[in-house]
Amino acid sequence: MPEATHNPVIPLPRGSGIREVARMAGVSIATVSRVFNDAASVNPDTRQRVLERAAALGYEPSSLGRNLVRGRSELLGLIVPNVSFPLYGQMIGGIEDVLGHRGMSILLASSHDDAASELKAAQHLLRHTVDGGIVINSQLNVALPAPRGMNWVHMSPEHSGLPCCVELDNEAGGRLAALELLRVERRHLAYIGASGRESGERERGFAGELRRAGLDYRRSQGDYSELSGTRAADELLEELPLLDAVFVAGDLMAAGVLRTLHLRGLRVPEDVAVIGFDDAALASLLYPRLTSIRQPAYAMGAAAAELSLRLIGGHSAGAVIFPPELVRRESTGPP
Amino acid sequence: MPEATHNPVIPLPRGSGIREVARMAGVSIATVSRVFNDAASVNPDTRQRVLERAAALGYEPSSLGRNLVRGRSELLGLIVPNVSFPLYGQMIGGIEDVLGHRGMSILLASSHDDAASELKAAQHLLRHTVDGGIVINSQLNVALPAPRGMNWVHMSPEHSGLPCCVELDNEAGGRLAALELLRVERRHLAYIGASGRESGERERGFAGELRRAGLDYRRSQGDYSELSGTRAADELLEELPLLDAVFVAGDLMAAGVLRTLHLRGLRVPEDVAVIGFDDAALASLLYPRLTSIRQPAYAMGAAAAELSLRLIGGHSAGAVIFPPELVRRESTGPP
DNA sequence: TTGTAAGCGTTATCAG
DNA sequence: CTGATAACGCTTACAA
Repeated sequence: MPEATHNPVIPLPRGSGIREVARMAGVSIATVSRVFNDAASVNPDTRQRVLERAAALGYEPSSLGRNLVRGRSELLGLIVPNVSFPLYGQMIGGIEDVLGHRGMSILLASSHDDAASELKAAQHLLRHTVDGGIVINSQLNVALPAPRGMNWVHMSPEHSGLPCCVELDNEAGGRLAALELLRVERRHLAYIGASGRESGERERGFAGELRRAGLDYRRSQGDYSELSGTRAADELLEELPLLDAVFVAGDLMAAGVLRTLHLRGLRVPEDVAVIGFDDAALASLLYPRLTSIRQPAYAMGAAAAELSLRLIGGHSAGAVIFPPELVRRESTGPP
Repeated sequence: MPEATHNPVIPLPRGSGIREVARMAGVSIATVSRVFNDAASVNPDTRQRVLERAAALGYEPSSLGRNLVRGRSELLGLIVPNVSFPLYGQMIGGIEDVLGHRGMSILLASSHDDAASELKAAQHLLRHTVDGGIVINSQLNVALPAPRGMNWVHMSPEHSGLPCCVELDNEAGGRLAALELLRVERRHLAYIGASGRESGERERGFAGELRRAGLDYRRSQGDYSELSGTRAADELLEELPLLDAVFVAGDLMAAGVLRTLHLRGLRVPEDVAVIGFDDAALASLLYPRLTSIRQPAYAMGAAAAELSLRLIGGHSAGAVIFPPELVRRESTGPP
């Protein structure tokens, strides 16, 4: 594993600093500082002169010095398994928008869904003295290091119950799926899940609602990949030729299910209704357009950022649980 | 527009610093510093003692102090239109992996494809004294501010010709598409483009290769959205009922084209062959699986990061142009 | 091999 | 309203 190699330390040219501006404007550095912070308590003329000189020199106060003395970095560390996963992208978008309004920025690090990398990423962020942090889908079962009273907000299904976390009510999602399939009057149902707590909770909700309706269901298991979806569907159709509805724990797997059904000449939703989970961008592009249980990723990201800001501000903050939402499309059709 | 509001500045608790470690280990702070940097020229026993005390105190050197004195931040600023766009996610992945090996991190900012936000983002990053920067799809036609000899690397089709940029050879992509459609012996071809230079270059390559084969083609225009793809396809089929091949400037639009063809009862690829562009994750999930011109986003991100590192290291660096690649799938079928 | 001390760019306190 | 000046946490000549 290639260790962080230190480039030969060629210091970058330094820009003109507060001193130079002060000298050019004929004031003390304290005054310049006040101009760029306080707003109040500085003579309009002086302020004007300072701003002019600063602009002429291309001066911008450096956060380095400021952060050093203030003991804050205005940085929020973000650990994400993999930036290219669309749902994570949406979460990051939510985080960023909230942070941007408060003048804070995101320091990004990837964990690649691996505990060791995650820990390394956390330490890296900590060295940059981030004011707070958010971890998406943490793989660690121990708490992340958090010196200086720093706080981590978790966005991971496996970590519900942690002091501060943002999560989806997966069980409610399962219930929504069941209700939709009952609405379109299906009787021979199946669930395609995956390993992990998330899938288990979705199934619990699904099963509960079916039980209330006096129905049973088959189950099969995949790994959230498209391929596993095709296989699970094949498997289910062997066991249960009358199958007329499938609830799938992820949209990618659902894409596989649609493919299998199509290849076998089964029509969706006429013969088999299908519901996915997450409502990724993909869902509305498949044929037929996929009904899905929406996970409000952007809003969840925004909530996590708010939580983190509260913690940074010294307030307390608890867990936030988001309700999922049914997005009805062609794959479950009209009743 | 909500301006960056300053939270009440409650300084975060400071962790134990280098002094405390020095005191506990009975050495000077210089020695502690050497332990965490130099490796060489420090007595093994001393080193051991220092490391022990540091670990006990949970000490990690803060980059703030180090960066201040070294004149480097080990931060690279990244301006991206929108994190949730899958292709950008892949680019970020490439950037991050290269940077991670050199101990540098990404400071993230979004431009939302808007010139004003982009400029703001750049200034924000600059205040954090980033050592270098990468801009994906810049909307600015003037150069971004770059004090202290800082450098921006561009990843934007509109900016080819800029001193440092990474881009795709779009024209070659168009040629690949034409050759593939000729390979499967199509004669009634069409191009669905969009506004912007990118699309124009793709079309130029496409047209050139067709001309060599003595063929002409129809053209229609969309905006990269799925909906515009469905419309463009409808339009083309009205004008040219014999249509047997379409090259589409983006995978999302191609998804729309597939939908239209399907709804009209046309088979892909038997009746009409379709080629998309980008090879987004979506391409292999559509039905039928979409042949596409692959844009190596991860590698392009990695290249941009390398470029930026060279510039930071004081070396020069020019443009890097990536060749696209045909990814053959079901939508163009076997010959 | 180790210590001393001078900064790095900024803010904050305290006088004036 | 403004100016000195002491931090902030760390690196790095230079001396010992």
